[in-house]
Amino acid sequence: MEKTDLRIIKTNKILFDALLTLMKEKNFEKIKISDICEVALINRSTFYAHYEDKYDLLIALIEELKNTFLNELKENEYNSISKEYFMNLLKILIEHTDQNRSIYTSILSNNKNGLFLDFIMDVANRDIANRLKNNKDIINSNIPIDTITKFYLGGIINLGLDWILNKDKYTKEELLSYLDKLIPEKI
Amino acid sequence: MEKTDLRIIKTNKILFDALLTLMKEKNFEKIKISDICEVALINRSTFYAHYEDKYDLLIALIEELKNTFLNELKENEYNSISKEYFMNLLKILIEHTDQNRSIYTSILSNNKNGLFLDFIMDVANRDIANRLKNNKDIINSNIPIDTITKFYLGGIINLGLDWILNKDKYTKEELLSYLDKLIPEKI
DNA sequence: TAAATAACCAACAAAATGTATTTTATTTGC
DNA sequence: GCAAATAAAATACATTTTGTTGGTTATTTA
Repeated sequence: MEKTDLRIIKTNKILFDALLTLMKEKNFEKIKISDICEVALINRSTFYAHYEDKYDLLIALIEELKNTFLNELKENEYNSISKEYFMNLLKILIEHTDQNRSIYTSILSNNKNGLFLDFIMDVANRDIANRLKNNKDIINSNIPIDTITKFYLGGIINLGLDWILNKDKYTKEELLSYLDKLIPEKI
Repeated sequence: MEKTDLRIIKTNKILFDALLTLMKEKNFEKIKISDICEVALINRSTFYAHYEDKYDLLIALIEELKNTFLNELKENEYNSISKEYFMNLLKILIEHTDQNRSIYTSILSNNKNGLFLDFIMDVANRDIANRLKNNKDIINSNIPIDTITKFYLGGIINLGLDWILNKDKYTKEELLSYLDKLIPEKI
């Protein structure tokens, strides 16, 4: 893999930063490419050298967040279908979100972007649903595994969103303990 | 309340229809006001007489959907904090969604719009959360009522989304029976 | 049927996008 | 370090889209 030119990395970073800054202020819809360039202090033609439009930039930004998280996950991986494993996974996710709180706040407060929810679902389905397939309690429940996963993930994500957007409502430890109680033992 | 001019009602309706049609085809981001007018067969100046921008139109559209649903709900209302009541509420919601499937498919497939999720949450919080406040089982669980509501609502919505967007995966009766099993008795 | 008013039409200014070309500055690999 | 490569800046421009206005036509209301 060849080394990427420093200038490219740099413009990418400042474009991400600029977009995040602007999303904190206003709805994605209302952000113009020229706004982004103004904040990022780059020429507009440079923007077009990197991305087709602002949507393209947003996708790249979310993709990067996803990779960052997946890497953190890899470092902590261990195999099990127990609830203990499941809760540990959630702990890592919550920790990651907390560390990057300002970023996630920007993205979510602005429009609860569907793309972002897709990202979480994607991660979750890859790392959780697959394991549940081997869980006998779940197989015997007569409800499709996929359906069970979607149900509990929906709940988890919805609580997570609430926690991120309402900073001081409860701590991450509290969030985790609530989830522990709400998620059934058999998962 | 004075009667609204027929022409106003008409333009509103064709604007809603046009937006829904376009959202079926492409992302909201990419839709231009001139596109909407072209499909709706109205002059662009007429659009501006009604709405500030396309976002404004979307908000009005969702607001109308919400009112439609709330009216249907009113007709079926009865008071109780039992799970039976809760399931009946869900049944009405699912029925409503099924009747207006093409509309909801348009809105959701295009970008899982945050505004729309807000609408469901709004409805739910008004009609469900308030009742849960009187439920002793929940009060004794040591988890904030708000948190419990958010958790189960998240699950319900997430399954609902899946059901709407994957038309033939399962019937509404199946959806309802799955939910019945997944939602605990104490709610 | 007359008065009110919504929608149409046409024209235009301003904003924003998207592209192409040349010049300047930085990075890379030797 | 230095030369070659290349990214970013600067500039200019055509095009698209937006947003507004004033006059005309058609529909609705009462």
